[in-house]
Amino acid sequence: MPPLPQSFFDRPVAELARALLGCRIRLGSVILRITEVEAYAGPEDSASHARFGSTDRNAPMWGPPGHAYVYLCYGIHNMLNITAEAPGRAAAVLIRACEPIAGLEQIVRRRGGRAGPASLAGPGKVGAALELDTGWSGHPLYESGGLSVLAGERPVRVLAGPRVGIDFASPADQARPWRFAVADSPWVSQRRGLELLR
DNA sequence: TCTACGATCTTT
DNA sequence: AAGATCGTAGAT
Repeated sequence: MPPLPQSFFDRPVAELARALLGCRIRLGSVILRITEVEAYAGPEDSASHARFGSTDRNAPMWGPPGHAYVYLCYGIHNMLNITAEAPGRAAAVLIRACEPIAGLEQIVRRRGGRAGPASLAGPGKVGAALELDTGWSGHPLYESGGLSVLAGERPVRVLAGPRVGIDFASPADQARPWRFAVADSPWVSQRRGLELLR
């Protein structure tokens, strides 16, 4: 199955976030189904890494859509984002949780022998399952080979709610319902604050 | 250079 | 409830 075309990623970031639910991430023999995401916009979004403008770290957010933006969080966790919108407009979708489709043995090995929903619910765990590091930042996801994003089954029902871990942002941006998850999936990091999207 | 602090996870 | 752990951003 070929990766999704770059045009798939060229749309408003919250819209792309929802569209990514159900899609697949492939790296080598590991395939994951995306079950939970968060949208982060440009400088106008006080929760976004883009809030201080363009830097070496967040440069992929300003680049073309459909590229990886990987950064290290708390000195430990490699977080995977997918860039959205046209070049010049900073935006990215954080992948917060996935369901394993293939390569479960490798995932379990990387996570120290553990399996089950908890092993892929949480953005740091997604990075660990794929063995990502910041060297992947900027990588195009619409080309075969390496890290890529494939089409998948769209979820029937979607949950939405405020983003997690952004206490530093303005109240309005904290309230923005830009976190989305596949309803009825056990592969979600936190159900708290999520409500069914109409 | 120097300092403060994370879009987290695990353990207590 | 708190520690791990280190790159990045902003200040000096």
